[in-house]
Amino acid sequence: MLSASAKTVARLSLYRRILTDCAARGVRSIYSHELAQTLQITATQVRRDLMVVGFSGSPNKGYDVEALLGSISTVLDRAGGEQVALVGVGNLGRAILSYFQGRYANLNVAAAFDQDPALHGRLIHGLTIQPMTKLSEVVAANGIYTAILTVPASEAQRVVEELIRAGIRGILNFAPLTLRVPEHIYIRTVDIAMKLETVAFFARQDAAREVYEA
Amino acid sequence: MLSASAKTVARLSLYRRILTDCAARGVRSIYSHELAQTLQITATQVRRDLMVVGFSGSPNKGYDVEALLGSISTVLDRAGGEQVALVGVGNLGRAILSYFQGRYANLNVAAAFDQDPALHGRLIHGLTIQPMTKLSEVVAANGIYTAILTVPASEAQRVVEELIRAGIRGILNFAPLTLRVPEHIYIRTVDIAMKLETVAFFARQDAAREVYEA
DNA sequence: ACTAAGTCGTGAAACCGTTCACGATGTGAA
DNA sequence: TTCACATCGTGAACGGTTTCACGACTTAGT
Ligand SMILES: NC(=O)c1ccc[n+]([C@@H]2O[C@H](COP(=O)([O-])OP(=O)(O)OC[C@H]3O[C@@H](n4cnc5c(N)ncnc54)[C@H](O)[C@@H]3O)[C@@H](O)[C@H]2O)c1
Ligand SMILES: NC(=O)c1ccc[n+]([C@@H]2O[C@H](COP(=O)([O-])OP(=O)(O)OC[C@H]3O[C@@H](n4cnc5c(N)ncnc54)[C@H](O)[C@@H]3O)[C@@H](O)[C@H]2O)c1
Repeated sequence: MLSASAKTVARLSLYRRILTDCAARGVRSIYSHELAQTLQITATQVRRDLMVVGFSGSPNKGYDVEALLGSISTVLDRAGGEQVALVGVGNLGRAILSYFQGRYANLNVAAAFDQDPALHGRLIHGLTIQPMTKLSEVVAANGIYTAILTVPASEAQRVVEELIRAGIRGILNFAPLTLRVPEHIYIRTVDIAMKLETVAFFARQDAAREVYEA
Repeated sequence: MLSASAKTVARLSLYRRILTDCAARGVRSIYSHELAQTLQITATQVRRDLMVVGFSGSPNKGYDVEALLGSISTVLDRAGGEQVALVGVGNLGRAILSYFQGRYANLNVAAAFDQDPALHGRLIHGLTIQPMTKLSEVVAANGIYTAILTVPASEAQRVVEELIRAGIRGILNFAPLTLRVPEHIYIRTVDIAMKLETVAFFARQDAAREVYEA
C-alpha cells in the first residue's frame, strides 16, 4: 500500500495536469526542473514526489512523459473512473456541476441531490436532481464513495451524517464550519471567505511594507 | 508590524467566526479548549495563535469574547471594511457574488468585471457588471487592492497582469494553474479539481485499509 | 575510449508549525 | 487566609516537509 502525504498527492494531481498538456503538444520527455518551474516549486521537491510513487527517470532524458502519466494515473485513479455525488444544488453546486460535466475523463459527477422538492426531476447541467431519499440507493448502485457538499452551513452536519450512512467516505465540503466525522472518513473543507480574508490581510501587509520600508 | 503565518491568520478568521457566534448568544468568555474543540485543533494551538496577536486571557475566566473579537478584528480588518473586486462573472463568479452580498460586515465585493459585452451594465446580485476597461479607475476610486479571479484558465495570466497594473496586490484565484506574479503580490489559488482528486484518493485509501486490515 | 556536462536519486540537514510540559496566575471553597 | 484547582503563557521537544549536497548515471562530443 502506497503511503503518500496529502501534499504529495495534491502535487501529483498538478504534475499530471501539466504532463497531459505536454503529451498533447507532443513533448516526449521532461526534466524535474521543468515541472518545478511550471508549478513554482523546486526540482528536488518534484523528484521526491516521484520517488514516492516509485517512478524513475534517467539522467540526460529526464522523465518519459507518457510513462509518468501512466504511473501517476495508476496511483491517483480508480479503475473505471471516480464517480462523485454532489449534494446541495444551489448557486455554488450548480457552478461546480457545470464545471465538471465532461471535463475530466477520470473524475465524474455522477449524481446530484437536493432537499428542495422544486428541483427534483429537473435536469441541470446534464444531471437529473434527485431527492435525498434516493441517496443510499444511488450511491450504492454507482459505487460512489466521494461527495461534494454544497448545502447551507446550518444543514451541513446533518447532511454529512446522511452521507456517511449512505456509504460516502470522502467529502469535499464548502460550508464554512468544522464538521464532526468518524475517524475513517476523509473530509476537506474549502472555506472561501476565510481564504479571501487571508489574502486581503497579506495584501495589506505587503502594502504596509512598501510604505514603511525603502 | 505584526508577523503572523498564513496558517495563523487563517485560524484567526475562524476564531472570529466562532466568537461572533458566541457574542450573539450572549457568551461572555471562552476557554482555549472550547475554541479548540469547535475547530478540532488543540488548545495549545489556540493559545499560540492568540499569543501572536498579543492577546491575553486570564486563568479561570479564559478569554473575554468581546475583547478578543475586537483584538482579532484590529489585526484582520481594514478600517472602513475590505473592498474586493471580482473578475469573471461566469458560473462560479456569480455564485461567489451571491454568497458575499451583504454577508460579511467587513468584507464587501464592491465591483464586478467581465470581458463579455453582453454582461456590461447588467445588474447581478446587486452589482452592475463593468467592462475591463474600467478596472483601473474603479479599483483606484474604491481603494480596492484585493481581487477574486474567476476567469477561464486560458485568460488568467493575462488578466492577472491587468489586475496588477490596476493596483491589485492580493488575488484569490480559482483558475487551475500557477500564475506568475511579482514578488510583492500575494496570490492564493483554490484548485477545486485538485482538492476533489485528493479527497477521492484518500477515501479510496481508507477503504483499502478497512479491507486489508482488521 | 575517454571526458565533460547535466540530471537523477537520496541521506542528511534545515526549517517550520505543532505539541508537550510546566511554572505562573487568578478563583472559589473551606 | 489558605489551599486546591483549572487555565494561561511559553521554552523546549517533536514531527513532518522541504531543501541541500553529492555520488551515480547517461549521453554527446572529441
Ligand atoms: N456560493 C459561494 O460562492 C459560496 C462561497 C463560500 C461558501 N459557500 C458555502 O457553500 C454552501 C452552498 O452555498 P450556495 O451559495 O450554493 O447556497 P444556496 O442556498 O444557493 O444552495 C444551497 C442548496 O442546498 C439545498 N439544501 C438545503 N438543505 C439541504 C439538505 N438538508 N439536504 C440537501 N440539500 C439541501 C438547498 O435546497 C439549496 O439548493 C453554503 O454552505 C455556503 O456557505 C458558498
Ligand atoms: N465553476 C466551478 O465550479 C469551477 C471549479 C473549478 C475551477 N473553476 C475555474 O474557475 C474559473 C471560472 O469558472 P466558471 O465555471 O465560472 O467559467 P465561466 O466560463 O462560466 O465564466 C468565465 C467568465 O469569465 C469571463 N472572461 C473570460 N475572459 C475574460 C477576460 N479576459 N477578462 C475578464 N473576464 C473574462 C467570461 O466572459 C465569463 O463570464 C475557470 O478558470 C475555472 O477553471 C471553476
